[in-house]
Amino acid sequence: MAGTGRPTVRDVARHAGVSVATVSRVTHDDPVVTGGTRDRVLASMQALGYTPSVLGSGLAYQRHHTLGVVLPGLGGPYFAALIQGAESVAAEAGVAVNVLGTHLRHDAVQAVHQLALRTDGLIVQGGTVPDDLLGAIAEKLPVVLVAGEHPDLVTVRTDGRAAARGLTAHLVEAHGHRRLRFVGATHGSPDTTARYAGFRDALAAAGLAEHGEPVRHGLEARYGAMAARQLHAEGDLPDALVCANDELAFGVLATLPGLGVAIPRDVAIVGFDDLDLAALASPTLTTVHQPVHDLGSTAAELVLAATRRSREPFAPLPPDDRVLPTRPVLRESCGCST
Amino acid sequence: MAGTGRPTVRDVARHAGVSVATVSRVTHDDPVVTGGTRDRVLASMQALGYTPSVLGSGLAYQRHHTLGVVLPGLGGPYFAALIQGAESVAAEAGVAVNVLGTHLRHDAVQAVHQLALRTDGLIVQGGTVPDDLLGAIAEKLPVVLVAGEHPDLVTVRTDGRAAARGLTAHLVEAHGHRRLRFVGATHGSPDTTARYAGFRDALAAAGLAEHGEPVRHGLEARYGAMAARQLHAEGDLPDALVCANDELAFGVLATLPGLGVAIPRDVAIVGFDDLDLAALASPTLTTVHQPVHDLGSTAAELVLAATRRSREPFAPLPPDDRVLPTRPVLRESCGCST
DNA sequence: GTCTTGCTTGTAACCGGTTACGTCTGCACA
DNA sequence: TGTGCAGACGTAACCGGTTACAAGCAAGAC
Repeated sequence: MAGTGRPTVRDVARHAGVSVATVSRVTHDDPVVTGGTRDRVLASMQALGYTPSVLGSGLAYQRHHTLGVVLPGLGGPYFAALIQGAESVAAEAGVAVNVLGTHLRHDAVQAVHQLALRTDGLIVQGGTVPDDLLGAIAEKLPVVLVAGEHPDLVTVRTDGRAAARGLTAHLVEAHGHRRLRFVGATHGSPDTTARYAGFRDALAAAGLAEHGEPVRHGLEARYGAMAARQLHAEGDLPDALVCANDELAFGVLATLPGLGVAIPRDVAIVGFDDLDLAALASPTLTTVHQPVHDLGSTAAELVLAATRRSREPFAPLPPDDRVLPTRPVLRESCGCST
Repeated sequence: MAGTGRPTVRDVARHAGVSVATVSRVTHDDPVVTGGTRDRVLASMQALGYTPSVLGSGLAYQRHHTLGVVLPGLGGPYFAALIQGAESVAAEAGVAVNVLGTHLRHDAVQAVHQLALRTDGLIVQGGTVPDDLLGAIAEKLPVVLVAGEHPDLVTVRTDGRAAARGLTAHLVEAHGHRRLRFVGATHGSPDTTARYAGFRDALAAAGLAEHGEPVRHGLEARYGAMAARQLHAEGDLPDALVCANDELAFGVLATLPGLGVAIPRDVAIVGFDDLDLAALASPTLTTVHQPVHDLGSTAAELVLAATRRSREPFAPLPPDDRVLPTRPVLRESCGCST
């Protein structure tokens, strides 16, 4: 009985005078269904307004048609681009994307477990999930780690260390800066940890010492503003600030000039990520271009490819490490082309 | 048989020597199950590592245990706060949140339809979904509109028009500004449309005309930077800029000083939303505090309450309009307490 | 005319929970 | 001892698709 709800396969089958198997075959474009029958079924679907139930097919296929993405937070253009990259691939495959921001949750570990129960695969940003939990989950379903390193997993990342080394060297060699300071968390996020390491590499190579401990607050714009205020209050401004990401750099850019510090005249600034705003702020921001969108889409492709595999007992993905290229973008904030 | 996959109710039932019904009752804390049996079942669950399948219970309950959120984009702290608000309520109810950014998708309408098929209810940001589509979806499942108006739906919003009127009046009355210009899209987003209307209200009340057309680019930080560059290039700076939101204001703040324009000395700036960064940037940003988190949590509560209702044929939610309070926050960027 | 062969279509079991209804047990009471 | 009743638990149907296998049928080979 069509009852009160949506039509089901059986309704369509009855209406078209065929069996449910045939209806199912038509929805899957199975070529064995002959022209006449096929048209009749399609007409019935149209007439009844039939759409396959996600719930029903999910059970039958043992698949959620959902991809999980675990990020520290939801704010910020970096994550927006990452999600967009993942979603563009997922949409293609008729898969929904479920995002989890762990920093928003007091019960992050529980939340990740929950997410794992309702998705077919996970994309995890480095630093959001403890390694052991990550390993345990990877036993059960495909996991790809983004912007992080792990010997037993599939990882998609950039070589942040080398890029940061190069950019820092530019400040030293091209602009003669000798007192450099790092802004941004240096642990927790493998991504920024690598950048900090590259920063130190370059200083060591030039025989310089850090001009003070890294200014550690967080990785969002507002922490850049806090860092700027702290530096200004301390009174001992370095020649250049190397920010862990562009967001922090923007926070600095929206604060220091208001406090009477000119950029790059009094202090040079560089960021990391090359967000859209980097080319528009004033001064324009020197940074490292990262293929964030591609990071997301590549990760999604790897996960989805794995979910498509046979229905046999799940086997963890063989480890793999994909390193996507970066490119330094020299603009005004470091002192170039002012 | 236990086969290769996860244990099912039948596995637990066999292991505990009871029926599947009893197992199901135990997972639901049904008090009719007696102590001894109950303990035995719990022990078996523990022993087998049983977790109910989301797929199976979803089918039986006809529920996805998922809440959909439709936003224009994913970037930006405003949406992050909104999602966080919704997620905090959803997590409580064991419901996942599925976010869709329509501006990222060329096939937004299709995507919304898809989302509606896999969620139990929808939270929709005003301006993202055409009114007729919204109405059609509301016939099928609970929908709450956030930051928008609609006579037939449940809406959760703030009175942006009144707030913008008040803030604009402050610029005119307290600081004597007479040449004011609006920055931000004035259509598409009902939210910013209302703010623009309030801006005009205040000017009209003061007998002033707008100092030029609104600078329309978009609603993200980078468009604020573009607006700043455009204004600077035009050379005819107004006394004050009223930005449609804080993000735009930050874009301006990260650009104008670098171009030699002091804030608020040369031009005053106000925003809207009171993001975290507003109190930290320099100058600190005068804005309107909005309970964005509450907007999200309230919307989620309304949707979830509706999904919990009987399994009888779905009836659209009765229209309702919830207006949450706002509060002006006067800081340095308008010229106050400099 | 019978037997293959090959193609289209149908039957029914299954995915993993949920739950209406029925059964069984034990106890109180007549 | 028989009857009624309530509480604890089991049976089996169902949610809406999918699919292995079987069945039906027509055309071609002999």
